[in-house]
Amino acid sequence: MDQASAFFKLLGEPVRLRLIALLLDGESHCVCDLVSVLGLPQSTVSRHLSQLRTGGLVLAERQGTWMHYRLNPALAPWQQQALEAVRLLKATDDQLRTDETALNQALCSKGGCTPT
Amino acid sequence: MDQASAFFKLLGEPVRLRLIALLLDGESHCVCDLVSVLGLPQSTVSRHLSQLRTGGLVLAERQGTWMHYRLNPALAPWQQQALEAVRLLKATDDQLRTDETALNQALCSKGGCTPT
DNA sequence: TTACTATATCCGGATATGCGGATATACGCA
DNA sequence: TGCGTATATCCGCATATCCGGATATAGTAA
Repeated sequence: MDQASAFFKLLGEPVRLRLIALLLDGESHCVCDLVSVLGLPQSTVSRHLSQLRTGGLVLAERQGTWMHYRLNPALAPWQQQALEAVRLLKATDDQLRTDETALNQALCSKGGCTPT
Repeated sequence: MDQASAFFKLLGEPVRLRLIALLLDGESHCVCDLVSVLGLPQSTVSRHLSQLRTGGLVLAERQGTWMHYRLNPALAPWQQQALEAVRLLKATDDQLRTDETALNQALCSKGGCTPT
C-alpha cells in the first residue's frame, strides 16, 4: 500500500510526469537530452531521475560519460496499467506533446549525445 | 499537466488511495462507513474526501444527515485508465482487500447507515 | 426552540518535498 | 597526471502536506 501510493506519488509531480512521458517510448535517453528538453537546471532533472530510479520506475545504465535512463520493463501489471494512463494523457496534453517533439528534434539534430 | 500531476498526487497518498479503492465498486458510501473501515479519525477521512472532491475524482451528495461519496463517472479516459490500475492493485494488495471485506461486513451487519 | 447525529473546517505543529546554485564524483582523453 | 564533460549530491531555504483534537455547521426529530 505505502509502496503503491509511493508509485503514484512519483507520478504526482509535474517534472517527473514529464520525464516518465518522455521515457514511454521505451528508449534510453541520457540526462543531458532530458535536461535540454525540459529546460530545467541539471540538478533538478537529475534529482527527479534519481527518485524515479529509487522507486524502481526507471533503470539507469552508464555508457561512458553518459548515464542513460529508460523505463523499467519489469513493472508490476498494475504499474504498467498506470503507465498506459500516462500514454493516453500524453496524446492530448499540450506540454507533454511539446516535450515529445522537442526530444525528437534533439535526437535528430545531433544524433543524441551518444559518442561517435 | 499540472492538473494531470494533481490527479496522480491525489492517488499518491495512502489514505486517499484506500478511499478510492473502496469507491471503485461504483456505489455511494457515507463518511461514517468509510471512517469505520479505515479506522482513522473522522476529520482525517473527511479532509481526504474533500480533497478528492475538489480534484474532481469523486462526487458528493447529501442524503439527509449523511453525505454520500461516489466515484465521478465522468472522468477523462486517461483517468479511468489510471483507476483501472488501482483496480488491478486492489486484487493483490492485502490492505486494500482487507478494507474491501471490512466495508462489505459493515454494510451487511447494519445495512449501511441509510435510515430506515 | 433544544438535543442529537453526521460531516466539514479550523488550528498549531510536525514532517516532507521541491528548488537550484555550488560542489563533488565519475569517466574519457591527452 | 591533469583537463573537460556529464552526472550526482549537498546545502539552505521556501513551501506544501499531513495529522487529529477541537470546534463549527447542517440536518433530523421531538
